Amino acid sequence: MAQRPTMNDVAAAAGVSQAVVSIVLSGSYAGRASETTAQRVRDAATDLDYHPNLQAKSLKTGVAEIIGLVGDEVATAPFSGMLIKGAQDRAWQDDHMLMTIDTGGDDALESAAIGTMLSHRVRGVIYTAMYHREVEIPAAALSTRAVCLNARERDNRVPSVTPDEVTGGYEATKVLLDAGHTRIAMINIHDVLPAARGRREGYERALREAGIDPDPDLVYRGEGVQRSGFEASRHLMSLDEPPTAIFCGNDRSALGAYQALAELGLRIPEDVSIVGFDDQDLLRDFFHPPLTTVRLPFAEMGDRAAALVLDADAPAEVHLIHCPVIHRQSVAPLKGR
Amino acid sequence: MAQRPTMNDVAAAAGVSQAVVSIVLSGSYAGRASETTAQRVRDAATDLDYHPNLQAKSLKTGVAEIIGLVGDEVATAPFSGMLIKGAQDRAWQDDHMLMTIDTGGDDALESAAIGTMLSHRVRGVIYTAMYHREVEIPAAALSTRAVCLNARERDNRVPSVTPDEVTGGYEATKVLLDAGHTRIAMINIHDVLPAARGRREGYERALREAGIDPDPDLVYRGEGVQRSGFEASRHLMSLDEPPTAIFCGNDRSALGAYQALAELGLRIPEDVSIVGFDDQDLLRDFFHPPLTTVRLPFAEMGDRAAALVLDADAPAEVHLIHCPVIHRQSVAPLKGR
DNA sequence: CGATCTGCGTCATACGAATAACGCCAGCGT
DNA sequence: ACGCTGGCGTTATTCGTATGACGCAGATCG
Repeated sequence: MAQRPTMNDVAAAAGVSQAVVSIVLSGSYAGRASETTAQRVRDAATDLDYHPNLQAKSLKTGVAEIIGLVGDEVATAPFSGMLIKGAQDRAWQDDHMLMTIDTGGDDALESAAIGTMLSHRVRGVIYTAMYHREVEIPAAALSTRAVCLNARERDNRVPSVTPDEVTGGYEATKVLLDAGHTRIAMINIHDVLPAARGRREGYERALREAGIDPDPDLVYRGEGVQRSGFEASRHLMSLDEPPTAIFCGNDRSALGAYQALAELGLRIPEDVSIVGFDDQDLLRDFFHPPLTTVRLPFAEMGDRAAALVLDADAPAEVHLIHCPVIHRQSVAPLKGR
Repeated sequence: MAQRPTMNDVAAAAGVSQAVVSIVLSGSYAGRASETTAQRVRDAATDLDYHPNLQAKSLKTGVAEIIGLVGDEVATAPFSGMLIKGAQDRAWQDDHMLMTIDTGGDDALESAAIGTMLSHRVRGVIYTAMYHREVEIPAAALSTRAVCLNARERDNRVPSVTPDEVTGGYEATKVLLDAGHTRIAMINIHDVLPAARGRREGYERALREAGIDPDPDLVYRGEGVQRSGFEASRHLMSLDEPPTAIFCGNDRSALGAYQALAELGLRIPEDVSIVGFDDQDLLRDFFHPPLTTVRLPFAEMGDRAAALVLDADAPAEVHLIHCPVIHRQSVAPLKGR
């Protein structure tokens, strides 16, 4: 673990000045060095196992090639990995590193984290929420490039990246409409969430476009957990005119719906069609038949957020990322048609 | 987004030299500055919203207060979050940052990642596998402090941190023995994995200590998925002398076992006691009754790995982290006793 | 043939913080 | 009155890299 070689060492080995080494290895200033010299320098660098000291580089240039990512529950949320991976891959492609901090929702830790990132002269900070919601971005983060991920910044002072819940809800409902269904229920999740509001808005829009007036009795306000999907389904199927299809606000609710329908002796999709939302990996095995659902595009979102950090000119608007419908086998044409 | 203030700005504002600012803010050299001056400096720093430039600091000191974490599947593995969180929290407590790279198993990317970390002059690198296995650490990583996490380095050139599978298997089996069971089956996972070997070793040791000769017929070699747990259980219960308790090599197998036993009309724990392994959060809801299992201590492992990076004197040995039994309700005393 | 240009390098300096070395002054002992 | 010590600051230098300014030889031009 000896001292790492520096440009001076490389320069000495190649018989040139440090400046040339810098010019050659950084790749800028094309043409300032002859090809033969350049090759000599590169060989020497390889020989010595030279790695540039990025501290020195960014001391000189003013910014580090690092993007910070601050999140509340990076560790615990099941999908956060994809959010991070998307951001990391984009950062990496653009020669940046990602520095992640999980604050666990602790405000003091959060501002400390942002402070540390500023100290590292990060290129910018991605401020991430682990479920789609509205956030207030810490003032400290505004002194660098900041982007909200899976969250909408209250005052639109910075760009935000969120899933396009509305279009997702719209397309999910459209799948059911296209299959001929007209009595389509929705089991929604906690309705204070932007996710819930957006998905419902899309649902209603699709119905109206199809000339169907949304029936409030068909919208159940659940909590996004399995049990509320279960209860909602029992309730919905006991209506005088029960739905023939259900759009579930998330996959967990859908799982509850599957159970309830099974207990009622109803088959999916023959008797009732189901569409979910989230496309949660870990639940996938539990759906028989496999659930048609809408995928939350976490990797794409992370990618976009990182790209926005690097593009200083991007406007401070909300960037919606499309949620594609994943067609599986829980939707069938309406019977008797 | 103006230029960030430097120590010189703070010095000017406080009417002192840059050196004093350094002395005061770094906290070292206690007593070199009077309390009044120190206070003046601190006030000025707060006023200007000064954040030290860590690039400059580590350029001077030689190392950055950063720990690198390289893993193959940071994003996709469900528990990796806790591994990372454990490492991050430890790093953070010791004033370090964690820089994470998910290589997706790509070797080229992996060495590039390590190269970048070396360029950042990280304090050390945590080399992480997303399931417990034996790895060969890239040569590049050896030029800095390296630690293996959830993996055992082949040649023991660096410290490794792994779960104590053997003791875990031992204690899991002991729970069943203590409940009076003597015919205890094991549904193991892929048996090339160190996890599988260790858990089985613990299982057999516990049996022998209790004076029971391990019966090979009671050990089913599955694949760690739900279906093999299902098939294993059906097979085991069809034996002439079926087991009264099953130790499942992981929770997913246990879930399969639950299903199989339910179909056979056997109750848990009254008819058959079950112990799992992993304590996977996301499966928890699916166990009725709740599963007694062994927890993989990911957060502790991450913590330890980070601590080992920071402790340059720690020996290059395997550090086993204890896997505690989580007592829930799938174990009952043997009937008819 | 002197002036200008071009290609290829070198020199010197700056980035921001840490720290060794030094300076100054008050207080104290003798 | 002299030297000494401690307390408190300052000055100057250093880390490794990037880059503006400059140098120099050979080619080109008027």
